[in-house]
Amino acid sequence: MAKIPAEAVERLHSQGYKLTKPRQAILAWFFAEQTMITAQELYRALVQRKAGVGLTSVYRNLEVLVEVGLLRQVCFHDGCQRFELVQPGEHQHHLICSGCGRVIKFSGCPLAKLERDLETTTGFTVDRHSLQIFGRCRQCQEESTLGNRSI
Amino acid sequence: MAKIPAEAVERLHSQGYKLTKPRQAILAWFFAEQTMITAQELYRALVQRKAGVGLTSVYRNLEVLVEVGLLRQVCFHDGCQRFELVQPGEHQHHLICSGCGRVIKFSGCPLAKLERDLETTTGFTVDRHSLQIFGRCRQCQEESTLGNRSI
DNA sequence: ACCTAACTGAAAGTCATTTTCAGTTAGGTT
DNA sequence: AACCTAACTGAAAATGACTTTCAGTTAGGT
Repeated sequence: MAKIPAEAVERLHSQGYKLTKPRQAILAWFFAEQTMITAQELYRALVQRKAGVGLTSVYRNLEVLVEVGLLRQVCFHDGCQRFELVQPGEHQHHLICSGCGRVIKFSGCPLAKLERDLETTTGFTVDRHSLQIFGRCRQCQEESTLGNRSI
Repeated sequence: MAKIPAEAVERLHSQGYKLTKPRQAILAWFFAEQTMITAQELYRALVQRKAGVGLTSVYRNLEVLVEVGLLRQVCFHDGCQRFELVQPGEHQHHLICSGCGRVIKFSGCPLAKLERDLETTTGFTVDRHSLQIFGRCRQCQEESTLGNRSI
């Protein structure tokens, strides 16, 4: 099984969580793949790798890993909840193709000023935001010209 | 039953949809309440109003109304799909309190430039985005100081 | 009044997610 | 190294949002 960065293990221990086999398998998957995945897809991927992890544990541990801040949950337009590694210090969003589902990450989020303004006008304390941009990648633009099916 | 604006009816007819009783009840709810709601909540609200609308029809018609552009579907951080009226010509986002669920709408979305940049750098055609900002309203900030429960 | 494609509700089905529960284990303590 | 126990596990059952099916019903054009 792949190595888990010491800071990640420390993060778990410091909040009273153990580094169990399922937890290890799940983290290993994210560190190896560096991409987004749903709970169901992750479960299937782990079964294929013979990681011996139950579906229940996948759900429970994704929740724990979000809680300790190692993962982030992103809600897609289709209602799917996907999970991804939180890259330390990095602030990223996604450009998603509604034709093929391809995801392009980008940084350079222009929302900081807006959030400051909202805090002063509304009295809220802002602590996070969710932004996804939807469109069609070049390939899917061509396909739809040819009259093909899409999501 | 409340009156439905003629443009809304026209919008349905022009796309081959009829103004049925369930459709009318659902639109009436949105025009009266001017707020967001989930499919389940809307069903319960309509039952309470004795609108005589089945759950199946609620789901089917929310889908139709989104398709013709009268409603918009917003995915919340908790995974809930909520629906709201599309205000003609208006571009709005939401500031959501994770303590009490209160929603504040705001306009003044600073994403147009970002989207243009993304189009040139990635070759995507951008056609919509989803943005929600989460925080705590003044009231819930006070409550959590007092050690109360929250979402 | 008639016609018919669009539509309806009830019931059954699907599928992601959560809960329950009887054991198991990580990892600190003696 | 054996021990302790709260954290954890997987299987099975339960939940709950949403979809499909189907036998009728209706809006609205002719």
